[in-house]
Order: sequence, then C-alpha cells, then structure tokens
Amino acid sequence: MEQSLYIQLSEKLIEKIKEMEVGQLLPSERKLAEIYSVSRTTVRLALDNLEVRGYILRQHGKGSIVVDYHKSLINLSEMYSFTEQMKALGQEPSTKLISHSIIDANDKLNDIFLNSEKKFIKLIRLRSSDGVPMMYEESFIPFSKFHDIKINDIKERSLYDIFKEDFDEVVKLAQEEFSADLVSKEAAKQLDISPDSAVLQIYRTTVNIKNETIEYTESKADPSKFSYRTIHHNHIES
Amino acid sequence: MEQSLYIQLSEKLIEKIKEMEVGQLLPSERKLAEIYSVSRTTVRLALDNLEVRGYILRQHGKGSIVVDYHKSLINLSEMYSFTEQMKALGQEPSTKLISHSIIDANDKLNDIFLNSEKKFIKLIRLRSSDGVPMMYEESFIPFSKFHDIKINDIKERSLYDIFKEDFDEVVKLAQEEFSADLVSKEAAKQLDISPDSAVLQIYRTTVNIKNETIEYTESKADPSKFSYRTIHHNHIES
DNA sequence: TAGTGGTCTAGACCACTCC
DNA sequence: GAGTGGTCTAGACCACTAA
Repeated sequence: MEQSLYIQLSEKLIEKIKEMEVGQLLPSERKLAEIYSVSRTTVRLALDNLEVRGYILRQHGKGSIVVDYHKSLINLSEMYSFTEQMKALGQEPSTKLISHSIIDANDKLNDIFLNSEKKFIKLIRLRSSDGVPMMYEESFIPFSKFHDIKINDIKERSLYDIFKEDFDEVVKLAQEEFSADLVSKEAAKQLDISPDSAVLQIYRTTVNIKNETIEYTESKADPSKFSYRTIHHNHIES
Repeated sequence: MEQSLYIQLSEKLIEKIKEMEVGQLLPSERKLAEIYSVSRTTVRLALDNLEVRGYILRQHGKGSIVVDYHKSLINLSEMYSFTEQMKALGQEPSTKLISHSIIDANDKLNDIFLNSEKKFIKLIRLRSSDGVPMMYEESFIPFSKFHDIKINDIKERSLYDIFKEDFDEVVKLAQEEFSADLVSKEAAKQLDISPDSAVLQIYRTTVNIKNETIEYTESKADPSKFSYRTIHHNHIES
C-alpha cells in the first residue's frame, strides 16, 4: 500500500529535522516543492502534519522553524500509546499483565460503547519504564472483536500494534479525560507508592476509522514519574 | 480586518451544525462549495478547522458527520481559556483576584521565558463557575509587556481578552502539562475542599504569534468539579 | 455505479518579515 | 523590494462507501 506523497514527504522532513538545530529554518515551501518535485500544496500538507505533531512552527513572512516540542515528555496529538511514548523518549517500556478476564457489559461500558457490545475483555496492566512502575491501567476491549487476542502477546507488544497487525483495526482518534484522585490500595501497591498519594487519573476512549469505539482504559499514573504534555493550537478566528 | 473565507465559512457551518442532530451528515464538499460559492479547497480548509475543533468527523466515501465532542466538558484543542470554556458550557464564570504583585525573575521563570524578562506580574486567582470554586491559579506575565494592565479588569475579563484587546497580543498556542498532587493548604482553603484531597495540577505556557512566551500559569483544579478532556487525532502514517 | 472524501497539480494574489 | 507563509481558484484523478 503506497503512502500519500505528503506523508512520505513529512517522514523525509522529520529525518532532516532531526539533524538540524532547534531554531533553524527549513527551506521555504517553494524550495521544498522544487527539491522534492511536488506541488506547493503537497508541501503544505506535509508541513501541516509536522506542525500538529510539534516538529515545526510556521511564521508568516519568515519560515518554518524547527522546535523541540517533539522531544517533550509525552508528546501532544501524536501519541496515545505508552509503548511508543517511552520508546520515543529512549526508554525501555515494559508491561506486566496483572489479570485478564471476560466480563459482562455494565451501565458504564454500555454508555461508552453505545450498547454495541455484550461482553468485554478486561485487562489490568502495570506499565513500567526502565523497570520503574509508572501507570496502573484497567482496559476494556470488546470481546466480539478481539476474542482471538493472544494473551501472551499483551506483555510483548503494544495494544495498538496488536489491534493494527492482528485485527486490522487502525486507530483514528482517542479521547482522553484527565482528573486526579487519591490512589487506590491495589494501585498503590503495584506502583509502589504511599497509599495516601495523589495520582493522575486518565480515562481514554479509542475510536477506529469506522468511528467504532474499540477500547476504553482507565489509568492511574504516578505523578512524580509521569506527566502529560500537550499543545493547543489556536484554530479560532483571531 | 476581514477574516479569511474559510474561517467565515467554518463559523457559518457551526451555526448550521448547532441546529442539526448528532450523526447527521453535512452536505458534501462539492455541494458546500456550490452553495457558498467558494472552491472546494476553501470548503476543505473550513472542514479541517471544524474537525480539529471536534464538531465533525469525516469518513471517506461517506461524508462529514456531526458529532458532539465540542459539547464535552472542556474541549480539546480549541480552548485554554477558563472563561470561554465555562461560557461554552452555559455556565457563569467568575474570578476572584486573591493577590497581585511584582516579582523578580527566578530560575524557573528564566527557564520558561528564556531569560528574556527581569520582572513579572504575579496574579493569584480563584476561578469559579456558577459560584462554585473550581481552580486555584498562579499566573506570571512579563512586566515589560503588561505593566499597563488594569488590575480591576482581571476580575471582569478573561486574561486572553485583555491580551488581545488591550495589548494586541494574539495567542498562537499553549502548551499544557498535567499532573496530580495533594492540595496545598492555601488552595484547599480557597477551593473549600479537604486538606488531604488530590488536585489536578496544570502547568500552562502561552505563546503569541511571534513565538514569544507571554504567560505561565500553574493551576490546581478540584477534580470533582473540573476535568480536562482532549482529542488526539492520528496524524501518523497508518 | 454514483457519490463521497483524500490527494495532487499549477497558478494567482495577499499579508507579513526583514533588509 | 525580495522572499516568506496564508489564502484561494479550477480542475483532475484516486480510494472508499453504499446501494
């Protein structure tokens, strides 16, 4: 399957950006169009992509500036995969599967999955980075779609890799909600923190390209080891 | 100052969307181009805008589907203004200015503002919605830029409105970091919560169109009253 | 197969930055 | 004034959805 030109171009440009200093300018859009033999529209699509992913900032009349947001701890729009996040930070992610079970739908899950599923696979996992426990996660995925999932794989591969490679389920978007809470007893034990600590509470719903919900996860993160960074662009009339 | 066509179009479409049911389809891109007498490119720019703002989802071969993410409690990329957020939710935001002072730069602020400022205005505010305290905020803005700010205005108007209207400083992007912590004594008192509660900790850095940092704010939010929702689109090769 | 969104082209003019 | 990104046009073909 051939990638679109602008995605190919954005990947090429990322390689180039990685060799550049923060603050440097990319060649102008017209130059890039010439260099890569594509139209300026295609160049702009590629640069749009790099901008939302936090690699560059564009400034009217000036150029496209390399920034280092993309190196930031937990990057923006790009990521909702713990595994990918940690790899990007040069750390070694690992996952311990604490338990897995098949459960019936309840009101909460019916709400999230729009009553479309009767049974779910429930996974409780501990996510660590370089051996340090960072997040305690409870995930729910529809049994009907994923009953063939290999439980042993969950320890080795990212859930999104498994979705994509084994089930051809491509993630289109994820919605996340952030809150805070005191840690639960079980999570405190697993995260190895004091039972009266605060944790960052994350609720994530993942949607495939057909707009079906394919995953719901509740995470508790140790705030001293994990925080979440995001960039908001101003899309409104200004 | 005339707005671009695609922004005007996106505003018109938002009005239309608000009268539509969730799940309905907008007219096709080609139809919209015809109806509003613009090119399809312009229509697509407008729809891109609506998509990142969470008003629609587009599906290849199908159409642009109205969704209700934009109604969600605290919306995605669009918002980093408490005032605007609350108004969008139909609630009445209010701000109590607890203290204001002028302080010297310190290591932390130098880091954030890249050593560009010597003095800062420090504002401590309590943000409420319909009279209920929700967030305790400490903000730092460069004295050199904003020394003429009218302190009384801060109670009445959003900081971003003041930036824009009185200082012609338009926000281009904001970077936010989320964490969790136990509440501080002072914040517990102001938020009227138990002193051993957990709070959602938010660190926000705001950048203008010249890529200068114009604000740094640390917020503590009562997680039972305030949570933060965001959407990640998948921009990666898929 | 008809209609939709996704990608791409070639070209134009505007608004901004910097010299 | 020269060069940059921002907006906009008219048109083409591809890939996907649904009947």
